[in-house]
Amino acid sequence: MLKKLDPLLHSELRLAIMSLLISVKKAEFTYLKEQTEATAGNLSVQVTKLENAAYIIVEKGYKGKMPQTVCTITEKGIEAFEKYVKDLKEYLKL
Amino acid sequence: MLKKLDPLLHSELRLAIMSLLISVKKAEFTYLKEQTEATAGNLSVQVTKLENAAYIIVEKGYKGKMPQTVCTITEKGIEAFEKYVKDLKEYLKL
DNA sequence: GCAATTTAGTTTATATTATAAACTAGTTTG
DNA sequence: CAAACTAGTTTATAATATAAACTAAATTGC
Repeated sequence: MLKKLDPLLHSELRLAIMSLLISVKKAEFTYLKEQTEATAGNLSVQVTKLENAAYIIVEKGYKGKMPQTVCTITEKGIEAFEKYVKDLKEYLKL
Repeated sequence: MLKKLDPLLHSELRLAIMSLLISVKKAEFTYLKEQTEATAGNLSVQVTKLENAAYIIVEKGYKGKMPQTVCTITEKGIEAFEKYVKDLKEYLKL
């Protein structure tokens, strides 16, 4: 009856990350940390999970001399997010 | 920035239970089990959590000679569900 | 110029949560 | 009356989320 919700997206922090990336497409790790108010450790773990699912691409570089991690949403990530929203609407009767 | 999602509702099975009860107000345990396709054990645990939060009322009686558990959504449960939907819309940009 | 603090993360350990398996108690059926 | 089924609950395990501890380099204050 009800569609199975993508467990990778049905997590508060990962959903917040993906939601931000749906808007901005690309964001720094530090920006995501500020916006989500998550701890760096938690964010790091969840970003890695999204990366492993190929929902986002994670690039490590430098901003001046400081390390900088940039996350970019992929086409697969966008599709997964859209499907999640669609599935969730069934639950919420939206 | 983003509102904290009610962790009691941000669970696939509990959300399904509440979604069903939003529609029908009152339902038998067995009906919920059929509709959600959950195992009885899992359903029992999640129903109890919703009951402890006073989101639903659980009444145990008999249907003929067989035990029958009936779940009814409370006003508090309805409000919590509506708030959850509202909060979630922020995440999903709905 | 070097100790203390800050930035930007990762790794690992712990707490929480979800799920399934095992169990109880009574019922129906061949 | 034994076997299988119904309607659940309790308990054990697996999965997940979160925080604490750590690494490594940069910046700041004295």
